[in-house]
Amino acid sequence: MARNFNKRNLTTGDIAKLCGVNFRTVIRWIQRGHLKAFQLPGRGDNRVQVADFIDFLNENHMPIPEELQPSARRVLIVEGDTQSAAVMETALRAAGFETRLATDGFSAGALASSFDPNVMTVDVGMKGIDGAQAIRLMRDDARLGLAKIIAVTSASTSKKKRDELLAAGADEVLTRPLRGADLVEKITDLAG
Amino acid sequence: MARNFNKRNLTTGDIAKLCGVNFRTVIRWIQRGHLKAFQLPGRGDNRVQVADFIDFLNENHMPIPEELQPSARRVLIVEGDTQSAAVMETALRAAGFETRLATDGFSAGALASSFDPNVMTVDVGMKGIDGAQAIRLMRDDARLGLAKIIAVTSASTSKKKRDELLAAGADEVLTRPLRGADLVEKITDLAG
DNA sequence: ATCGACTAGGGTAATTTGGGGG
DNA sequence: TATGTCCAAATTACCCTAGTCG
Repeated sequence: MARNFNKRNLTTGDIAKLCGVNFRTVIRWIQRGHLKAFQLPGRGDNRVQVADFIDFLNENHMPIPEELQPSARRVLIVEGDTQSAAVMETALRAAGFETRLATDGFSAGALASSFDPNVMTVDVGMKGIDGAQAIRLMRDDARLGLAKIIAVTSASTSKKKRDELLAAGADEVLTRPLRGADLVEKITDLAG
Repeated sequence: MARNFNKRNLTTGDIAKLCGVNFRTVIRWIQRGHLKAFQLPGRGDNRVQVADFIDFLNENHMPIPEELQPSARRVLIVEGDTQSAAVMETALRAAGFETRLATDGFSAGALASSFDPNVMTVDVGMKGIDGAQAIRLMRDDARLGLAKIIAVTSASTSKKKRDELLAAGADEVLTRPLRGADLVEKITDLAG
């Protein structure tokens, strides 16, 4: 799988790989002023902000490498049970998804905004959170408009309650106990 | 356990995240004298004042992270009581602040991340949210941790509970009923 | 065909950065 | 979490050779 370049800034080596040139060439681009960079104290290692690199690519009509395109495989896990969360994260990461975990409503919102997930799973039994209400909030939040939502319920959840979740905007309702393989399958479907 | 200091000072880990380098590198910058820091008694953990960090960034022509850009006029109001919220918003807007209102934990987190407030007020009695926990989450996030935080409590709140909020990282604890003028004054102070 | 200016890439040594385990 | 230490990988400067273009 392609390497992850979702870092704050890039080294000369990173850019060399991304452009398919020798790292010395990148250093020269910087020295000639073609590529904007800043230097770390000490020896003066070069670092390039991703935005500046994109500018450079555009100015020179160079293609944007795949690795810099945002991944369409980001999953936000909102889950109160640590055990389940670990299982879910492991399974999804093994399947190539990028994941983040939120264990309360506040972090869920913060990550929904900054991580911009393609799929969210929501533990609707989590304390301090009203499942259907949370889903409605996500649906109404413009930032999350396109994310798919999977509600995760306890085994004892009634049919009526499930319909309520679907009505609130969930794309799928899963029941515990969760099996990693099922989860990966559902999410792969939803992520398209 | 709770950290009983505000993010006026940064740890090596904070700076590492802010600069996009390894935390060991930050320790070396300090040891080589590039970055000014002071040491805590005991093991000698490093702490860096925000002002010294800014100096360091300027001296080395490094970019100032978004999170540190000053523009001290955005206030996020996390408030369960609609009446109070209206009063607060009106007063603050009249005083020239830009405001956003969140009435649940999820929206609070989402706005904390996307609105990037300079000051946040938190109704710690709000249902569905653990005030002290939300404050801790803000404080522990290098990206959000520099906002000033005002906890808003009911009149009956005990001294012990208030100390807990301060320990969690609140800069100020206000007690209801709130007066608009007081709020504006406090926030103007904190926003510097 | 040769020259001159410029650019890309290789080799080496010295230094810095990053990762693992205590 | 943060630190000190050890080690491997990455990065730099310097010098060199080869290729391109007018």
